[in-house]
Amino acid sequence: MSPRRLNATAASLLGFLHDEPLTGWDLVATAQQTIGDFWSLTQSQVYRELAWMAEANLIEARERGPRHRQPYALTPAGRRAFADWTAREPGPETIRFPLLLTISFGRHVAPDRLAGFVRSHHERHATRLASYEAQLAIPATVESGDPYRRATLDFGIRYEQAVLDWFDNLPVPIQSESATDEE
Amino acid sequence: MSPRRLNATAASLLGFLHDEPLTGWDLVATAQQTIGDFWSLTQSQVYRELAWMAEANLIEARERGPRHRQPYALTPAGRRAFADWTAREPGPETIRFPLLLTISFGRHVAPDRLAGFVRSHHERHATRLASYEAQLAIPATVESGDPYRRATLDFGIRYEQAVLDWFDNLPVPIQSESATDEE
DNA sequence: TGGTACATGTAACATGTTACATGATTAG
DNA sequence: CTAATCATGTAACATGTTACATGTACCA
Repeated sequence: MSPRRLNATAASLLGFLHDEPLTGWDLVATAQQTIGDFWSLTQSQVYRELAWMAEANLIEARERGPRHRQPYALTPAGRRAFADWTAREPGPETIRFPLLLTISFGRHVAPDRLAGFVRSHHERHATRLASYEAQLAIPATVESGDPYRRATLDFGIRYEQAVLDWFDNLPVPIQSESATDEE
Repeated sequence: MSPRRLNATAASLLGFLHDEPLTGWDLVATAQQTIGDFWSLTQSQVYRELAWMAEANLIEARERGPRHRQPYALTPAGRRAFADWTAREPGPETIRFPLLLTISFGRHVAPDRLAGFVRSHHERHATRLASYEAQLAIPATVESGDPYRRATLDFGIRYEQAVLDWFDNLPVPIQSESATDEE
């Protein structure tokens, strides 16, 4: 069951365990907060990876805490596995953007419906951008916080800005609700 | 085996079949060219979806051609299923960006290694941007081609530009010490 | 006639998603 | 006491990835 290579999700969990032992629950929360915007993961996956990493001796279960909490600590082997992972060339990113798919087949979509989709996505991205900028406005995040966090946040801001600019420059048939003929 | 809902990948295949019957092989090529940059799919997935859609009567196998080619044609049910899909709100996009993960854990990564990763990604994105711009330079793509294709291409350009700008403004510990020279 | 590109398909497995079952603790 | 939240875990299934087996036709 063990002969599998460390994947990026598992590696991230090991990364978080460098600071202190954490439970699955904590790891889900931490991961979603810090890397969730460019590396989503679910609770289910986390427990699955933890089980596997424990079996592979990359992490070690500690004493259960209050609410049956199960903390895991990094082992020397886990530390090594993480270091090996950091040395691997990170692969290319993948984007899966359903709205672009719908736009691709735009000639088969009712114009006002398409415009509606664009509007709701616009709103979502504007909200996200605002939240990133708010985080950047907290001095602690920027000054004392590590520059790496700042860098990923900066990526998020540039990305959201690019998406919003794109929305705002979409041609009228896609963007606004000038209803015309249908297919 | 059939009670499953049409997913975005299958829906896209139906979309391509609106123009003419196509084989799995053709669909892979077409899809990778037109939507591959924001909706990747593999040959294996395509054949799997085709088999399922044929069983669900959304498509219909035609006579085999020369090299055992198996064309599929859209059925009325397939056309309806596709139309239903276009009416569904497209979900949020997901980005999975391994380099951001590595940067997140940057304090555990040797600086020159990190800078190397950034450099190779920079190159990859510069190449991609150039290819998008070349496509935009072909008048046929822009003038007579549909505006939807142009819109997705425009997204690609803005995205790549944002990524490159981000790279170029990364702080020194992450980016290479030397410079932000560029082509 | 032999290599290469075309073409279909399957197998095996990894990863991602959704839903649920169960129990512990806290707050009101 | 009861509802909400915390916490762990599993089950079932959908989707994505990689590798392979098989055969066809073209072209040098």
